[in-house]
Amino acid sequence: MDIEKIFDSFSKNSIFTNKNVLQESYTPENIPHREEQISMMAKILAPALRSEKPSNLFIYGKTGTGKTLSMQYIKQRLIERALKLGTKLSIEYINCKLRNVADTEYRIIAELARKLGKEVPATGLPTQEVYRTFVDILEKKNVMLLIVLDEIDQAVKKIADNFLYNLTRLNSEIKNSKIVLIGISNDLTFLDSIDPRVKSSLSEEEIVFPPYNAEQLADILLERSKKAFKKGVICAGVIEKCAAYAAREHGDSRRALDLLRIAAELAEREGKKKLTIEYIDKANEKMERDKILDIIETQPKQFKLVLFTIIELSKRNAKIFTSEIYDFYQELCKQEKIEVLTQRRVSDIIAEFDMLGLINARVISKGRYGRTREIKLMIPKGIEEKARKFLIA
DNA sequence: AGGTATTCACATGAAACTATTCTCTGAGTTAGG
DNA sequence: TAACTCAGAGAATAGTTTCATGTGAATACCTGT
Repeated sequence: MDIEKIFDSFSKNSIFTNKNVLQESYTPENIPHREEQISMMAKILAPALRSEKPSNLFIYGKTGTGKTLSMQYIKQRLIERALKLGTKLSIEYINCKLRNVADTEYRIIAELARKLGKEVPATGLPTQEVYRTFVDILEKKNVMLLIVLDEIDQAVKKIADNFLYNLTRLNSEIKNSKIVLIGISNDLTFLDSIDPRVKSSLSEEEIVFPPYNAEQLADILLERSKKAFKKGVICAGVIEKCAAYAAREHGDSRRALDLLRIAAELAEREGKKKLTIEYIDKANEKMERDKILDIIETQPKQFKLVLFTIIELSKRNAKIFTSEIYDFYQELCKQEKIEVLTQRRVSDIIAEFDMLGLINARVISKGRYGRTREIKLMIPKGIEEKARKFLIA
């Protein structure tokens, strides 16, 4: 076994020329089928280049419809132009979903302050204090600040919407700088659920990103694959199949790209020189499997216990109820000498599994015999055993 | 038979609590002048 | 006297518990035939 040989044959056989092109982090220089949205954004934000405050902007569309990518693209271009013109413009991108980074009011403001060059401790200070430092910086900097809040719905769900209100109100407290909010959300109903006052100020302008259809996805894939693969690697129909798969899942381009990349990785690992259609199916399965196992593996201990319970009980019955789970779970805890959580909490845990798609739960009424959740396990049979092992470990 | 009132067994919501991590402040301590 | 140490107060946060309220439909209970 000669390591060098492995490396040699690896670089010789590679079917990729540049795999990064298929990765999520890659920013292509043109974004197909989003011309309309991008020029809209440009029109709305252009006043910033003349130091006039643009309207706040709200962008929404499902996952993988190019929202974030388009935003990054515009950001890039705006900054380039601002540099040329000598306008003081700063665009900060914040992903509100990142746990332990920007998922609370305190952390978002702290993160902003940090990006503007002022370290803020992660904890210990009153939130108001952090607001003050943030405002101070802005007063000193005299800058037009565009704040991009990605996955803003997540933040509001967790924090309550007066946070957005605070943010929009900051403008009246600051003399030297201007703040523009750009919210990105993939929950289409998000706007309906927030305070009307906030709503009207946040969404002065709105842009919708519709899902891609299969044709458009194919275009995207084709364009990227030209750069990602060696010539002639891709067999006929591969791109189309990828696009079709992803289009079925509400036109998610990220998924389409992942699918293509993983399929190619599988083919490469098997020493193939061509990417044939079968690999798409394999990749699809693999992604599904990996996703589930990954979720399971990273669950906290109590969650694992509950999930284990569900798997065990599902062997007997296809459909199970909350009470059964709680009984079994209690026993399990006693056996393992682990503290027992309340039913209330377990109920929430079950709801979270539902969100993650590991189970399918719906509330039913059994009439005189109360109301409960009817729960079905959604983990494919094939990996059930594997999942169990993760849980026990 | 048909209609309505009950009732169950949880769901769902809100608030309060706990433990942990971290800052800030000021009192007490130390070492050097 | 300036620098240092260290305990205590106060915050933010995640993960819970406690308390309170909500709820869909199978049954129990009427009511009048």
